[in-house]
Amino acid sequence: MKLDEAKEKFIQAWGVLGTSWGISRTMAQIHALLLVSAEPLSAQEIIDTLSVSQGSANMNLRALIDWQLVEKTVKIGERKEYFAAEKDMWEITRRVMRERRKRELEPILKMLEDVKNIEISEAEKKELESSELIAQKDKEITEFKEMMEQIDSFANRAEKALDVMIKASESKIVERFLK
Amino acid sequence: MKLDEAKEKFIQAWGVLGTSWGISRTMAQIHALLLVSAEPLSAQEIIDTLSVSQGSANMNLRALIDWQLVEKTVKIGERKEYFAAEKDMWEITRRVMRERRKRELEPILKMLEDVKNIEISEAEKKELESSELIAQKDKEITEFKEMMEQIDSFANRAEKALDVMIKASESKIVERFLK
DNA sequence: ATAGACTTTCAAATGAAATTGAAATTTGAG
DNA sequence: CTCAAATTTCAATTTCATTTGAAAGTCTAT
Repeated sequence: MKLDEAKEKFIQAWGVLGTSWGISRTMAQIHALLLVSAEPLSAQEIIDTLSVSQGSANMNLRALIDWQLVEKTVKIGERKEYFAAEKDMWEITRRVMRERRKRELEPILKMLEDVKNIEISEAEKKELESSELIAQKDKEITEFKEMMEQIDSFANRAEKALDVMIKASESKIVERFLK
Repeated sequence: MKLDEAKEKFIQAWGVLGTSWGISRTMAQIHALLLVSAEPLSAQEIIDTLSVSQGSANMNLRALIDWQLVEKTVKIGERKEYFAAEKDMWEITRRVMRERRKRELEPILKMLEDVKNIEISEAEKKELESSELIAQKDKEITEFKEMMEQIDSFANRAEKALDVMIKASESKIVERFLK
């Protein structure tokens, strides 16, 4: 296999993978292209290599910068901006983990807080009429709350565990151990 | 907040979350509905509650069963099938982890194997003409291979780590510790 | 100050993936 | 065995996130 073929293949594969990681195809492809480029690339080079529009290149580059997976650099005496990917897989993973925690775990926790405030109103009790039905409803509510409690406790533990993992992998000692 | 409101809210939220986890909205909503149902539900009940079509209910239920997040049950003397969700968050997480490892990690490893077989052919060397250019290309190839090597090593470690986590969380001792 | 190179924005187009619904098939109770 | 209920299939449709491209906005070298 030739180098360019291999790069092409890698970019395509990374693009497909990205989609199952909540990263759009183009965003992942741009990231892949920058990963296998020795030098930072200009927006135009990315546009030409991947055949995407200016708009898409711009949007996705900004998203990558937002995720801290890509950095803008400048060459002195040039107006053009160049883009380079973070190339350390541990660093990449930490940043993806951080970003996803922020986007996914935090909304769960927020929603659970809301949803745990349930009760039977007096009006409802009247509607149910029999104390047997009220007891039944109470049981349902308890079960629902237990489920929410379980998820909440789980999400909180996951959040803490992620924190520990991120912090640990940042430590020089652990890093040496892992690599 | 009333119970039904809370359930509704939970189902909606779980549906949104699902999409950022590579699970379709409806699939996640069905899963959520089953999570907060005390009793197994029939396909028809799911169709009515979530206002989805038979086809979609069927497809998504089968996907959930495939992920081992939902089980079919039968009531004796009834033709109808009933569906119940696995309700233990640890078990749910393990099954999602297994499924995603299979779908995401394994393809990376496969792709990397392919892509690591690069070389300069004699024909290419002739084209490049100067030995300086050949050396340059060699350097590029080495860098590319190093990047692939890094990802490969990382993915393999991740696979092993996942294995350990899944197996560990299955152990009764660790489970007691975590819960 | 301004020309032109580069970047950003956003409404509309696109396309991949999910959903629908009607028809075909399967199932098990009577 | 029969047949209606339940399930599955799949082509057509819809949905929704992403991409496009043209226009507007910025910047800096001269």
